[in-house]
Amino acid sequence: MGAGTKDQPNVTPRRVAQTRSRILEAVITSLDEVGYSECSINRVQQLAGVSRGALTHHFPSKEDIMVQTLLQLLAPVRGPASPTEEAQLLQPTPEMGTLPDQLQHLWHRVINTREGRALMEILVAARTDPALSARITPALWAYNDDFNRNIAHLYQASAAHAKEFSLLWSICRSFMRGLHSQAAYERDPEIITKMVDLFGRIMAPHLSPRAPAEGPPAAP
Amino acid sequence: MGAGTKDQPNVTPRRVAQTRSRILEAVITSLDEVGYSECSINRVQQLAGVSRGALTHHFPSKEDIMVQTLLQLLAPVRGPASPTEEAQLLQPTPEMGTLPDQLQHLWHRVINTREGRALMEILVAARTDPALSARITPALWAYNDDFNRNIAHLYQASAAHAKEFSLLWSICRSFMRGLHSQAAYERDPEIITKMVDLFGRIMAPHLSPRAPAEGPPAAP
DNA sequence: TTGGACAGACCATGCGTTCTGTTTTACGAT
DNA sequence: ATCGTAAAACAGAACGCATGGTCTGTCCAA
Repeated sequence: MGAGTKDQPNVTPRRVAQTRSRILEAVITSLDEVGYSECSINRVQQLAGVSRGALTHHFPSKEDIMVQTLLQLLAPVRGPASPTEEAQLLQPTPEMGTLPDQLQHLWHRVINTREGRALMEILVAARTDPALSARITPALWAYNDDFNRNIAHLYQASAAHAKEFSLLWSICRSFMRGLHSQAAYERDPEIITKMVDLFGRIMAPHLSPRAPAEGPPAAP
Repeated sequence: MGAGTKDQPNVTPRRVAQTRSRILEAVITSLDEVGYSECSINRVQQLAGVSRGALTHHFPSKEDIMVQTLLQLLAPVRGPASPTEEAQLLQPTPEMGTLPDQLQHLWHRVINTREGRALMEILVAARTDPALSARITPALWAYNDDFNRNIAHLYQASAAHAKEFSLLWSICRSFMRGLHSQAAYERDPEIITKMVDLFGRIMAPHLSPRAPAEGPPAAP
């Protein structure tokens, strides 16, 4: 497993990052599978396979755990810090497809995933937790700004709603978020897909994809 | 069931109903203000001003509390059992107004209320609680059916989406649900109102109000 | 006298936090 | 190169406390 034969200056940072990552992954899995109220420190520790000391060393309080988890969940969509993952999420497939296709992609690959559901658990929990809310609000604002800026490279509003572009995408995201609590109780899972499709067709006239000029988002 | 002629034979049933109501109200308030994970039995008991014995007598387990609270929250929108409250919720004001107005009404008076937020807390919590989920799913299905049936008296889909009427309203409800987790973190609260308005204007061409013929919903 | 409505004490369990150790790494002085 | 030492990384026990559930007891109407 030894990485560098000559120098391994990052063997410890790597190990540290791995421990942190294992913990955060366990938090995400727990949030998704048992929800916020059952996402206890004991459960996370056991699932991550780390000791209590390691956990409290990296995250002194439960609030820290949730804040850092949220930051990790928000990171892929944020700025071009990690172009690889961003490409998977917002930079759509080579053929961009219509808006309904794009929304289906967003729902199945981004929103309705372990990470997406975990994010929702934190958002809902933070609504009634002032301390947590205060700590995550700046990150959420920055996330919104980044999302709007990135998505503006790919879509544009119709002439009728020129100045309401970000509002249109906020509506899309709200719809997707609400789908979370709907999907769990729908008789026929196919209905969710149909809802996304119909919603996409309704929104399509107001939100058209940009001509695929060469990409300014990738370069810098 | 009429009141007693002389004495008060229903003084006890009234007292019982009052105790139950005080408990459920306390649950709703707690869910709204501190969320599901902090909605403990002790808190509810203290807020309702009842003893522990009374609480466990009416609701043997915490799961029972949540199930009964959900049923209470769903009751007003369901069948014509209580036409008074239904009138406030779905039977819009004498002048029905446009769809954006109707959605604003729904958001401000139904969804974004103590009861609406409490309902969301239960829905989110039940997603990861199989026992709770199993007990509330039938009620949620019936609620959906009742809602669709009642709203069909007031609106109709455009010709293009004739058979997708209930799907259209499901989209509306999903959007509203998602607004919950958006409203808590929006910089400018006015944006929520703008989102509802724009969404209403986008949906309006596909969901037109029916001509106000005399009402079949009132008479059974 | 019975059973429903309520009152309040009691209990085992799991919670989040804090604390004291032990191992590993980093790094400047030698 | 080697050593010494401080800090980081990790391990695990212990603590105080709130939780949900249970259990016995009291009141009152039927």
